[in-house]
Amino acid sequence: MKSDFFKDVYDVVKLIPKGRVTSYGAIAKYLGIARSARVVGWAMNNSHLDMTIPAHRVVNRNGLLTGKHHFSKENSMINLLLNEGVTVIDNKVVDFDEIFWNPLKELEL
DNA sequence: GTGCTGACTGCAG
DNA sequence: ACTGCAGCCAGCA
Repeated sequence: MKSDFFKDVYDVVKLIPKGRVTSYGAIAKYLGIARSARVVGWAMNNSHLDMTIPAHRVVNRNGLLTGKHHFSKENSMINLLLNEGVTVIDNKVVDFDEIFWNPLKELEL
């Protein structure tokens, strides 16, 4: 039995529009655990239980694909992002600020 | 039950 | 500007 908080993370991540990316901190803050962004990443680690979760759209606040290493292939995360129109160079999201999807702003608005 | 680690972030030096 | 430390929550040894 997973914590409800995990489900919330999955739900928010699933709501991330195609071609957009968000950060762990943004999700954490949206859930009310801004200081616990690591837990969000932990939830993503368990996201493999739910293939519907686009974890590749979740990056750190620098736009760096820190979690790419946890994917089957390190190129998978990048490939998925590139497939969605997200330019990724050197494991980093280009124009991260422009394609950044803020749940606090999008969902709360 | 206690302790460490982890896909992070923010503040301090 | 870059590096280092502390904090938060959950899972595993």
